[in-house]
Amino acid sequence: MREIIRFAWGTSSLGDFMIAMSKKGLVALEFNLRRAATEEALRVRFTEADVLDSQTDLVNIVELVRRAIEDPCFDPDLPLDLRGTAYEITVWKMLQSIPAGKTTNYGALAAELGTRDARDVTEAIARNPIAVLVPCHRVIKKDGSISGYRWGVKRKRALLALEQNGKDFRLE
DNA sequence: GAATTGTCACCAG
DNA sequence: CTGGTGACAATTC
Repeated sequence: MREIIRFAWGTSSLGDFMIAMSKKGLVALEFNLRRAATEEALRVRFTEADVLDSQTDLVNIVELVRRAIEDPCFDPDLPLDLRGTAYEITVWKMLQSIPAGKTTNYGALAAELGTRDARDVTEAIARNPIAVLVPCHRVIKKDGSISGYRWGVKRKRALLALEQNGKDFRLE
């Protein structure tokens, strides 16, 4: 029985994005300018599945995701269908527990995992298929600089600025 | 900023 | 087991 993957496009202040869902939950959230290439990547990633354009079926999800991108405090509460090695999934779950407006660094995450090398953490984060909802943008280097981001360093800066100028966090 | 080097857990084969 | 591989980190210019 072939699996069904449905996808749809949305727009945000950070650019167009594509979401993809399996039966279980979100499998991808990608920013990309070139839609054809992104859709192709999805088909390659799920060669065993039927990949369908379901723009109309997913409008509600698209809207939830769009709000989550625009407003870091908004929790779309969507199920995520994480696919990866056990290690990657562990890392992604840790990322999700980072509060909005806060940042950490690769070394700290590594320490929490009980490993010594920051780079394995980095690699797992880099494989994160779901932008923003798995907040890989909240992880920066130890000296505070931004090194890389799968969807562009510019986008990472924008996200961080958005969260840190954050509307409703005052306190302190 | 950019280049340079040490280092090591992870994963695929 | 072996080897390639880094969205690192610390150092240097």
